[in-house]
Amino acid sequence: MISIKDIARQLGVSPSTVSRVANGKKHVNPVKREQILKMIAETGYVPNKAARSMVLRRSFTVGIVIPDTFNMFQRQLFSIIERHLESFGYHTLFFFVQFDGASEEECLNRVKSEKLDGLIMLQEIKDPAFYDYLSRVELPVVTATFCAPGIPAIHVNEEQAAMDAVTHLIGLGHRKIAMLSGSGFTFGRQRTEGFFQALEAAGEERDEGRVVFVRHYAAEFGMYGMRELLLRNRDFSAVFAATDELAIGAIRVLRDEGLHVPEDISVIGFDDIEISNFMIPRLTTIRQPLWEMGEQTALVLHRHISGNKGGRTNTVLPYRLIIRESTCPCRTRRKTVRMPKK
Amino acid sequence: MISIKDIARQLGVSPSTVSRVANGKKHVNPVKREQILKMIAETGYVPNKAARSMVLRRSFTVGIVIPDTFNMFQRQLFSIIERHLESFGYHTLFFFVQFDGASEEECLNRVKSEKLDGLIMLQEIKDPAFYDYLSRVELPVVTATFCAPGIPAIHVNEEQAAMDAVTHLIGLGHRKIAMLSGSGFTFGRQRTEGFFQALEAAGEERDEGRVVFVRHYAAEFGMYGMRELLLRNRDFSAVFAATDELAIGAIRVLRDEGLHVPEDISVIGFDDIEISNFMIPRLTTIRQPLWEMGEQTALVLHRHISGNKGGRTNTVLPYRLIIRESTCPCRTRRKTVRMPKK
DNA sequence: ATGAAAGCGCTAACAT
DNA sequence: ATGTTAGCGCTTTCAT
Repeated sequence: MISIKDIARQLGVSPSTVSRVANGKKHVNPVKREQILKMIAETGYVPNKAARSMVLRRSFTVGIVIPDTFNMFQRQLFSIIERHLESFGYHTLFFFVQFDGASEEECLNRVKSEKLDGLIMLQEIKDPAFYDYLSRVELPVVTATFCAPGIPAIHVNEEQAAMDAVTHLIGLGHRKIAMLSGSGFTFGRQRTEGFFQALEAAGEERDEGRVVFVRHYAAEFGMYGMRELLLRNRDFSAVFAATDELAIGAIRVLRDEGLHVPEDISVIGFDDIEISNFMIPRLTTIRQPLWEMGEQTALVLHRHISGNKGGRTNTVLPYRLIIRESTCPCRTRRKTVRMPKK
Repeated sequence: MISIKDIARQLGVSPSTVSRVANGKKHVNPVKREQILKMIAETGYVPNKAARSMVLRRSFTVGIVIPDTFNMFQRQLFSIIERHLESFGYHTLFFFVQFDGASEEECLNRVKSEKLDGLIMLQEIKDPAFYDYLSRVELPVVTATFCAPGIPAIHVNEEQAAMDAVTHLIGLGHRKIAMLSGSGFTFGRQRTEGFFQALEAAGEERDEGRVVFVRHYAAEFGMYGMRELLLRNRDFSAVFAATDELAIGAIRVLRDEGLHVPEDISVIGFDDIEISNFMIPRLTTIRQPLWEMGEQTALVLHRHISGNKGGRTNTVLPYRLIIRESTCPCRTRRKTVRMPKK
């Protein structure tokens, strides 16, 4: 492979000069600059990343910690982040992590060996050693979709958003509302909390029996959860699902049971993933500002890396209730889940 | 950051010895080995990737060329590939590329600067210079979901699969079948070709007017395409969509027009993406062996990188027709249509 | 078995 | 403005 020395030799200049040109530095004779630029173009020279990386002591890559079982929202988000990062000149490295300690430890080791320029976390890690390391080496970090102490975060007000979702249902006359939630992420807890808050604000009693927790936030688990809910009792007219995927699974089961959405049961999701607007019925949901979140995440990290320590603060982005077709006014008088219309 | 020298100094040995231990080489005193291993564990030493990379002249990373507008199948596939690659000890680098030449050229430049160990292509590139470079530097490459001359490929028999899909429709009694296809990928052409083949085999005339080509394979474009089809005429009882996402968009439009799937119009997709089994109705489709494709792609590349030049051949994996709920026997009692054989 | 020494390709002082 | 020099952290001959 052609190196900086080759260029230098061919033109009878020193490697430093070539380096200066390649990096757009000042203090180089315009004539020589042109020659060198020309030579670079001709030979197709491109700098060796590893070498630069070593001497500059940075890798030009940022890591993304992402759950092993990422849901569709996380998938879309990461994809947007990746694009922005790339536009800033960074590479991205994945760090898939599961919920167990072993996985977290392995992740930490990988992070150590990479000399990352920065780290983005889409997944919460429990191991304190992880955060210790991060702050010890002063690695720029930002979290997205959740908060961690001392680390700038990009997120929406999850609890408030969940409250709005449930309040929408309440506004439609629903009182008996069930919830499909998941475990393992803070947002699951927050959304569940918002659910209870909204209900309590409407004068309903807090009833833990109304929510079922499943292991992952995927459609398949929405099916499991919905079946469980149906098994417990059928005394509800609406369901709040902690993610759109869960909602999609839930609607699937409802339909299989001969129940219609929204006529018999209203369903509301959370995230507004791409597919939600194509479902039958189109899903009513809370939209997280996907694009903006991705952009901000990359931007805030980039600022940190570039030494702008200023913005050590959280960025709370606005969400939006998107009313589509999966929710409608409550029709039941007293007993819920009756005959489908006609 | 702690380096190999630090370890060496603390133990009064030479860096070489530490290196030998770190890399599990022979010829080192068992006692010393233990000491060194212990020290490594204690200090949390991890080798500097950039330095290794420079001296070893390889990056331990493989690139993935993927379309800028990847569809859900490609997304899932890449995710699986990434996982396998990681298990082989590689990093992955994205190379998003659009359809224009400028984008391809930029991609080539990035590829050059990375000293990649290997490259996986999920997207076709037209620029011959790209392939020239690849073969000149003897970079191990494998393509997935399409073929390129001289490069091992992992794929299904697209045309045959499309034929099977359409033949399924024909077996159900459908004769007037429309197709929703896309441009920009070979698989689009192949699936379209399979569509015509099946029709011709059933004695139907080749009618280009039956297929509409949209720009991307996403659900949104399925909507555009379906609307276009409906505008042309409504003389069809079934639709073959080149991807599940296209099918999902098509079903959406059909429903909006008051048409029922499959009662009024049967729809069949291609890929069997995750969500297809949750749609209402559940989508009949052709399943590509996602997991196996990802695994094989990573494996074949790894073998190449490891010097196993043996398998320079294509791997054709089996697909499967998955009959679900979006297709049913043709009900229109018009001219050519007969009852399906039971 | 082990250490000394020579780079890998590049950048950044430090001269000039 | 430009060249010289000294590494960055690691692996690998080549001696010993």
